Amino acid sequence: MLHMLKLSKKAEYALISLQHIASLDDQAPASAREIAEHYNIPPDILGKVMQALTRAEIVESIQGAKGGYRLRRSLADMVLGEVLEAVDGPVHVAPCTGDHYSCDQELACNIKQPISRLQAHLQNFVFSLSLETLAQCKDGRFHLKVPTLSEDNGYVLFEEEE
Amino acid sequence: MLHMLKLSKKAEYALISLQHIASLDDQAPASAREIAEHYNIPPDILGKVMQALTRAEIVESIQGAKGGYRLRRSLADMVLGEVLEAVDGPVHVAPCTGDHYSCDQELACNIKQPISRLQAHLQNFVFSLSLETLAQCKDGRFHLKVPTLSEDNGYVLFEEEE
DNA sequence: GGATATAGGACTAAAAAAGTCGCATTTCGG
DNA sequence: CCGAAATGCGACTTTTTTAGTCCTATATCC
Repeated sequence: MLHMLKLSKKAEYALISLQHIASLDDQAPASAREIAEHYNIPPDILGKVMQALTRAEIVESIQGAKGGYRLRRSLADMVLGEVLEAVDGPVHVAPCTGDHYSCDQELACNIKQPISRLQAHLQNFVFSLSLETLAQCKDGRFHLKVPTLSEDNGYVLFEEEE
Repeated sequence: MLHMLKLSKKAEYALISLQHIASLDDQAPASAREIAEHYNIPPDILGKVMQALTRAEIVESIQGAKGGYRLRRSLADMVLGEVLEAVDGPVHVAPCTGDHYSCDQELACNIKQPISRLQAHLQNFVFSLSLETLAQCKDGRFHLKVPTLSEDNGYVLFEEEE
């Protein structure tokens, strides 16, 4: 399986949990343990994932007995990118698209700029896609709109206006 | 660095090599050794990468002394997805989007369909993007066209026609 | 005060990616 | 024909990353 485009387990757990919490009409917060049991997720790991989501201000945590997690915003106001960054760190296609990079190909590299554009495109994608939109895919009749801008249905370039 | 969206070294090497070969006006094939030296890539690894590209019928190999590799098609007729698959195997967002999967969350999973759609979208992307289009990003004035279909510049859903 | 939570550091285990080695085969050129 | 230079490829090791475990501290409810 190709690792580019692959979700980490932590990312999966985060998406499952957020979806789960959103589906509760409950006022009571959902505990990591109850989510972990429901979806057969290792409880310790899920704890860490929820803590990461808390630090990223995606959920709020209530400590102590009867504690747990609540969403801080609706799924419509959460984008895939922030969830991925919260649990796995910054999103980069290649090290050279980050700030402090070093790469053996750096000097002669002939693909740096294209890679940067790819990075920008994918970053734009994950930071534009709300979890609500993503969740609506579930009934199978909806698709993510794909840009079909040229006749052959491929991606195209456009020139920047100056 | 987030691994979703991250290119493997092998994928980078493949893209560098294809770009390099395409830039030669030479009739003579380019050897793995000379590419490896030019871009500071471990020669053994590059050999494997080129062999994978050969098996995928993206390049043709010429054996023996003065041998090497030539493109079988122009960059315009090569898409990112086939290069990624050639060197890293099938592209999947999560195991459950493949044929033979097993996952501990399978029974209760609440994100399977959304993940499948995400998979389909990204797969469509990488299999629509030609290396030529990607390469044209290099002068910094061109961008990959991003679908801006709703006012807030986000991705949207559309309903399937039946 | 005890049960049940979150918070989080330190650690181990497992899996995947990256790189190395060795050898067979092909072909060019002297 | 022989040697140099190339691809082809299996087996292996190393390194890095991901995944998971363990332990302890702290907060809150009853």
